[in-house]
Amino acid sequence: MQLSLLHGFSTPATPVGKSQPAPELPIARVLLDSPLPHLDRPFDYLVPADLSDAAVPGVRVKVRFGGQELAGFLIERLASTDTTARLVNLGKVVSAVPVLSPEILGLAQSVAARCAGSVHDVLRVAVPPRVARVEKEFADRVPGAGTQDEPTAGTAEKAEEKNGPSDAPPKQGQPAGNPFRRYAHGPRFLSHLAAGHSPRAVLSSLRGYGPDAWPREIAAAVEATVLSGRGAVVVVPDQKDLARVMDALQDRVPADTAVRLTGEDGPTPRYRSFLRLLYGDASVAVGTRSAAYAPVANLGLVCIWDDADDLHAEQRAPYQHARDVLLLRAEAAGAGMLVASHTRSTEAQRLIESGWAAPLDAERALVRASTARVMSTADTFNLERDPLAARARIPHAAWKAAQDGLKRGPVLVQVARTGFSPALSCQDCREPARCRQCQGPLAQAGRNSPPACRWCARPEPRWHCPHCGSFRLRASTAGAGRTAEELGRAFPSVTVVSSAGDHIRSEVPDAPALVVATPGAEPVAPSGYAAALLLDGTAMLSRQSLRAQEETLRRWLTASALVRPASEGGVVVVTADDTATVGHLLRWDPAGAAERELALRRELGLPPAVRYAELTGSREGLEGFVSRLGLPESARIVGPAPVEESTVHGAEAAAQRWRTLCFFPYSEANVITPAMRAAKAALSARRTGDPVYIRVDAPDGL
DNA sequence: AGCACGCCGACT
DNA sequence: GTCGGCGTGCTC
Repeated sequence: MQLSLLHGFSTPATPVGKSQPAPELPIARVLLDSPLPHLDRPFDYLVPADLSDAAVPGVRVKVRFGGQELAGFLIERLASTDTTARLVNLGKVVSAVPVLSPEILGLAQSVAARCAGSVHDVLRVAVPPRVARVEKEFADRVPGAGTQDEPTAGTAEKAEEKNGPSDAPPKQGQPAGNPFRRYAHGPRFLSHLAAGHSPRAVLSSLRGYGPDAWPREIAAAVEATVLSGRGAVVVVPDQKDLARVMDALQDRVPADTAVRLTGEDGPTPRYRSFLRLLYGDASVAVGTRSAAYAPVANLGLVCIWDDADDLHAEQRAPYQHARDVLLLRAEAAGAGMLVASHTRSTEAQRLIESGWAAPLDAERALVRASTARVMSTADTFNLERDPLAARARIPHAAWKAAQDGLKRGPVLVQVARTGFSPALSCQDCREPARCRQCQGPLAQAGRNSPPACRWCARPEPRWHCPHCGSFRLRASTAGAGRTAEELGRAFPSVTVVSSAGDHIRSEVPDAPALVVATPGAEPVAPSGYAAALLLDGTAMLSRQSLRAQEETLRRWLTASALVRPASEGGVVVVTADDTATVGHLLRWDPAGAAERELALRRELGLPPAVRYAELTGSREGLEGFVSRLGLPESARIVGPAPVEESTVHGAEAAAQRWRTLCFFPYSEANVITPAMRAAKAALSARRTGDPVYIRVDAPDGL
């Protein structure tokens, strides 16, 4: 009650009725900061004369809407409005900084349309929260007036002073020449960029460590772009990769040209980097997925590292993928694009086959010379002949490779991610639960799936403990940890390093050590690993996912790229039974794997040969929703089918959720996804409960 | 989330 | 005949 009283007094009788509208362009078009889908469109307001100068497109504003004061972005000034509604005055301009450029607004709108989501949800990711103190550092500056066009040495110096001295360490080591020389058409890609053109390419990177590592390749492409007087955006999956790219850029572009842009740095540094780009003090943005929207003017190149990494997909609606955001941005801005990875995603393969991007691949001979020797071994082994191997619970060939490798340097052991398939042990005596057939560790793929062997995949539904006779299993948290422990026992005098989950190591010394890591958490050894053991292949391959093979090959190639080439004794041992995927690793053939995979998807009418949307909600809700869409003949509806409650959206887990899949050709997408968006807005306006959640092109949905 | 407008029941 | 219940729908 007191609150409402206070509120009543704090908003004095508005003098707006009396104030004159601005003489020029008196209408302001505003995007509201509201999560409601049916409000996700511009609303017009009257600009009072005293706000006219500050009310420029892109600024944050406050407006009265319905009952309350809402934040929003002013996106346009207009001479007249086409609404019949009685216009209300713009409340206030929150900050003079035009944080939402027309380019990024357009991008957010395209992304929202593509994902059948709201512009608001995209903008929440694209424009970082305001930090007023940081804005003061840029007082009296004009956006975009930074370095290139005008001689603004004075202001630049001032900014330098305020930001403190550059903490860039002096250049060390020598830039490794042109890292693109190893790829057919690679040098031409760089020279086109440097000449101000906008080539598009998919690069199959060969090396993950040392002077020829992929961060140097990305840095070279950025350098070429900067030489042409243009800016660049680089998106990487995580902090570890971000640090590596920033490091590689130090040798390639002038100090302070590039900024880190990631939410994990916290609001203040993030907003400062954002403003440095906006004001033109920096022209290269490197960051995690939200950096795809970085306000880099005069964009020459967008670049994504390892686009198949699931970290590139936004976790919240509309679940947009950094690769797709960058594709839309490159198209709209006329920028070049570089999709680089040790593997090749089926999406990247599609870009190549459609002629949109060119492949940059090394010649076979060079591939063989640059990569490790890969051996495969069946996922089972003979316990009796192999007591030591049994103790480490790894096949003999792998054990042997580790033993040899440890004489020459660190040895990487890749194990399945914890939680992805948690190992099981006896609830009562805590002994690890083992397969009766091969003694492999038992694991559960999901909460309700029966235990199965992680090596031979044999299900063990009626397990009982051979030690104490108990029938009760417990999920143990130790994936990498346990393996590290076991390996430590098998190699008693060797240092064991573990890198997974919350204790990720980015680097290990060149000294002999066993480095146990989960996929994506592999530390880099400066001179490469002497050997790598890729365990748990069968578990990864038997995952219930359309992408199991693609994803497994990606993890294998990424780990193998950290191993020295065969000529320097580098060895990779993979334990799995799948012949096709193992074959692509043995031949180091990501292109062939992607070709094969995309051909298969095309045959089956599955993504990414087609696009698709995943609709979840109540059964009735879905039926009504789909019937309202007016789908063309070419769209294929599958379901609805009940879904497991593994990913609960709301608190009420009681209601059974259903899922409908809708597959449609690329050519119809620009009709179908906006229709879905409109249907969701209509549904939300009527407030009939029963929401339908839309997820377009989810990488892990099938 | 609030506020208007709208169509039914109780009261002046 | 008018005041007011709160039940749908819109909010520049």
